[in-house]
Amino acid sequence: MSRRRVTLADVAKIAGVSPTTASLVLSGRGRELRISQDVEQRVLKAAAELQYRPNIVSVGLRTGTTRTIGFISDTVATSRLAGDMIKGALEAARERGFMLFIGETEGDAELERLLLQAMHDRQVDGIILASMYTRTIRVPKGMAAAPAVLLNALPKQPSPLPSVIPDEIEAGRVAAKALLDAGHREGIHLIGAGPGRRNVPPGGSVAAVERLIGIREVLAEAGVKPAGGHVCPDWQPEYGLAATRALLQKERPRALICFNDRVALGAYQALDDFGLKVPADVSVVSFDDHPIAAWMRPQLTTVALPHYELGRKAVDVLFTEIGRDREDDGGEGEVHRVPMPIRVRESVASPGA
Amino acid sequence: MSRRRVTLADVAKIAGVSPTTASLVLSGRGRELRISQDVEQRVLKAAAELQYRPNIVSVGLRTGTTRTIGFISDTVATSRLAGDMIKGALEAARERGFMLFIGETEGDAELERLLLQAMHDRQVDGIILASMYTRTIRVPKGMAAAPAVLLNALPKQPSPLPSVIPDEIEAGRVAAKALLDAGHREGIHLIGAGPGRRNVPPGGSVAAVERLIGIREVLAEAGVKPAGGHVCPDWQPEYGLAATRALLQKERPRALICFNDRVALGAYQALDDFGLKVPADVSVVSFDDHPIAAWMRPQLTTVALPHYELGRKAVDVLFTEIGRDREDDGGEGEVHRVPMPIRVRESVASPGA
DNA sequence: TCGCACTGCTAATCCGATTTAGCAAACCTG
DNA sequence: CAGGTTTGCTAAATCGGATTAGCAGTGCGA
Repeated sequence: MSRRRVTLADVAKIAGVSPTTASLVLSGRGRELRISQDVEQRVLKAAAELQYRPNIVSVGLRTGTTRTIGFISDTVATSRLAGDMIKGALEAARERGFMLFIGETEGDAELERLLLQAMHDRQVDGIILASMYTRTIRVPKGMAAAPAVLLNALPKQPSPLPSVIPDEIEAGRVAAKALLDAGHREGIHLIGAGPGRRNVPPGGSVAAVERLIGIREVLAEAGVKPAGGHVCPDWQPEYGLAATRALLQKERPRALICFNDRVALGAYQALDDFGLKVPADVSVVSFDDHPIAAWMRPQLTTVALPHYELGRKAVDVLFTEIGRDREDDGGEGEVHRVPMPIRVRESVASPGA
Repeated sequence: MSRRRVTLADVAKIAGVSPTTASLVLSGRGRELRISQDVEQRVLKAAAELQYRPNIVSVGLRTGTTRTIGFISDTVATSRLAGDMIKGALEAARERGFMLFIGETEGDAELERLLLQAMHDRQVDGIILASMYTRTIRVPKGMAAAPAVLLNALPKQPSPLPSVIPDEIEAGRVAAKALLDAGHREGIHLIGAGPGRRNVPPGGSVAAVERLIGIREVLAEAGVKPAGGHVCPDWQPEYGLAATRALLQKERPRALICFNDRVALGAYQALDDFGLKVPADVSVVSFDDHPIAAWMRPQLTTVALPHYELGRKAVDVLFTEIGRDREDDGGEGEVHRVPMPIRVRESVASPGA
């Protein structure tokens, strides 16, 4: 709690030059502005000796850029899922010398407004507005003041903001393909949504709609018709359990595509209740790669939500956005889709086995 | 991306006063400096109309205070555990109008140094250095530059920094008491550490040592001797499984105190393998309240790590620290212990049942 | 009526950088 | 050798507030 920070003036004094010259040298513009080698060396040496570091607050005031970005998430920014997203963003930001402000709105629009203000008051260079599950959101007014990106969310109304979301359609394709590749052609049931395009849970979950599109597409291409589909009002274990039980009372499926891992947990239990083995009797493939997927026995094959990559990508996109508005300012609300990788574990086998 | 921010000068102009006056009024010092009611109202009105908000970067430059604190954690700041800690810190900070910078060192001392620098470059008002599991840490040099608090960590060498840690000793007492209260007196086994004071896993985990102290204290007071103890090299399910299996081959315990929930998970499996029911045959109490504790069947009674409260407390302590060093600067490295509440679920019953 | 205290406000300075405008010396050129 | 260019560097303004010093105007006592 003692020694005053070293300032540019200190460096200049030691080097025997003006602060202007020191600034020029240290910002790398010395060469272009014809500062002599000798002076340049003196300044560099002085800066190194004093361990000079520019005060970013000061730079921020003068230049308006604080090398800082704000990360606001709607709900618990700090669940395991969100954590990985933040981690990705954190690392991508750090690689560019940026720091992250974190904020949580808890779904409260007023809080969201306050956080946006607080961040703008601190002159952030850009803002990432994240949702914990993929969905459409109303873009708050305060967003226009700085470059911004929607993460895991699409704008409800048309907006110039770019979005970064998981590629759920491709995920649907991958899940379906995993079963086809294992040799499944019949008795493929959907748990959580489907079989029709419009059989999705209420609430406008993007995941339901898009996963279904991908699944249907691949099955259709292979000439396979899903044997059935079961919408769950919410993707929780108890609904997965109930839906699968109901199914098992009528027929014996060969494979289940569960719409997320919690539903799959319920399905596992139902299968167990009916004495069916995974994957020998019934293959199961799912989505999300929730931590429980690796805890389940047999371990669940699932198409992962790439939270870490989503976070990284959001920062990447934000930087192009920051770069952009110095030149033209024509954002077009592009949507960036991040691939969802499948985690092959133990829950899929060929139907013959 | 358009309208310039409203500045104090704008407000002053509209109100027809000097920026000085406007500043005085808005910082609440108008009264004491004899600004007339009339002028005060004009300034307030103008500020409200223009929706004026002070630029914190500017204030930071002049006053040195940025209403910002840095939160650095050693490992994955973004695991579920860390998440709650951050959430607690976030909310406590927000309540005072502060924002949080987040940083992750991943155990890398060099990265830690860089993060500290980056935060000091941004003039944070204070720093929270957090560990993901309770342990002693070497306090980095860069800490002296601003008020700081250790969270979930104790300084390895004597240090003036205050610490905030969970009250593991009391947790040990509470766990033991839970069994005593249920009527257990015999066949109480410790899985993970013990029974002797020095039977702890390598690595210097604070939790092992302190939980053991609390457990032994309460049992001793009740005149009860633990029937046995089993050190696990690491508190993972497989070791809990192995230790419990080994135990069951020799004798039949009536109650287990597992040193964390993952160990308990392994113990559950071993008990199941031997056909023993929880809690009818064997009661189990554990520590951490890891998310799996609520997933396990029967649900696990466990003494919770209060991550959220730890985060809040760290911010509280940091603020007294920030307040302190304006006056005297005598920090004394106090240790603040946060209570660990027991989550009573289904895994403890009376031995008679 | 002069001098002093008080009231009510403002000019000027500062924080630590960046950036613009410009100056003195050396160097050409005709 | 006067006049223009180039070289190499610096003074001063700026960002948006907080803070210090101080300045008019009024009231009042002597």
